[in-house]
Amino acid sequence: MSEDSEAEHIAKLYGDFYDVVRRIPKGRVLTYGQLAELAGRPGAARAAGAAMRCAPETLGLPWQRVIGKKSKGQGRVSIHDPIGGAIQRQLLESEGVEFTEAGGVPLGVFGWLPE
DNA sequence: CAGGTGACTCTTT
DNA sequence: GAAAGAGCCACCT
Repeated sequence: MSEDSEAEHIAKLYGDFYDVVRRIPKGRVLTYGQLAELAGRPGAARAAGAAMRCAPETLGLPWQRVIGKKSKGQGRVSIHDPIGGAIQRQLLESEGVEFTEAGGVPLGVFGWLPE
């Protein structure tokens, strides 16, 4: 059967993005722009967002480690859905990621810089 | 091929 | 700091 046919289709389209997300260490975060760049698609931050949005949970992807860039090396949960956003924040806090009072994440501390 | 959409990002008001 | 505009890429119809 092919109940995962759709998931396979998506994994095929955004495989490059998912491969990078898998390498994000626990307690670290990455911006969509950085994800796109590391995935070999510089400037495709929007596509990276689409990849996270369609990411099948069956892949066990740490999508919560991908956030949006706010300003001055600060990240911020960019999920439109308030429920999903709260879940992402909770997941990140569980990994040791701290949020500022303004709801931002200091990328200089929790941002992942691949060698 | 053209138009619409989006978990983006930057600049300007 | 919020809101609006513009630029960007990838996917779908």
